[in-house]
Amino acid sequence: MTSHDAGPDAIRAVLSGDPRDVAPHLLGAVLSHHSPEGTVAIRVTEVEAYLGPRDSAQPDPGSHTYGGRTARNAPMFGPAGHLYVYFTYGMHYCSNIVCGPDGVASGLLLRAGEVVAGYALAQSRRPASRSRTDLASGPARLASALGLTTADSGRDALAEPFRLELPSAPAAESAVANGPRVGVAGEGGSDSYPWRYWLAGDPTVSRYKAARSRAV
DNA sequence: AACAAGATTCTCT
DNA sequence: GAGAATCTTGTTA
Repeated sequence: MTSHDAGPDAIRAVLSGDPRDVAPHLLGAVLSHHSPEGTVAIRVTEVEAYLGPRDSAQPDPGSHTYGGRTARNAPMFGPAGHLYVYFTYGMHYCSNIVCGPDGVASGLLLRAGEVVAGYALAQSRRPASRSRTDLASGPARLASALGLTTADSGRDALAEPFRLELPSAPAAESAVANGPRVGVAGEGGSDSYPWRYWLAGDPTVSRYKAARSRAV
């Protein structure tokens, strides 16, 4: 079976698992967004897993869902394959692919990728980008390159105007590196969850930056 | 009703 | 390597 032939149902079934298991299936996947301006497609090279609320089977202090369901994070509780997009720092959008069965909050933050189609459009959306590898080498950069905003939160990534193609086989274990999640406070030092996954050696992977402990 | 912090990026040193 | 820009969200009063 090839990813080209895998329909939405098959893809959604894969995404309905634990995000830590889904990660190797999403690394190398291509997410496309079709808009009036054109189409941009990004090959995912880095993700981070986020789990559920304090009182769930998989509590995750670093997740937006830790405090329970809210209007903002509601998509994370929904069916797999939908987008959860949030606005942060007053200027950036970040996007997740929702994972797990309907009703269970979990997802994978799209942290970085390689633009594989719509390069000119992506560049126009990110004028500050100086190189092709910088276009989507960060969660907010990736969302910007794809043209995602909170208006897209909750939408199905497996239906128009989106498209998601998984690799024909999950990334080999030897090709996937993992480490602590980026910018997540409250899971300091040795307690950090190594739930950031990336394709080892890929030039588009974001540069690691430790969480800022506290403003001076 | 008001406040502190944030799953970041960019620019300058 | 450090600081600014900017505003939504969730928490506290």
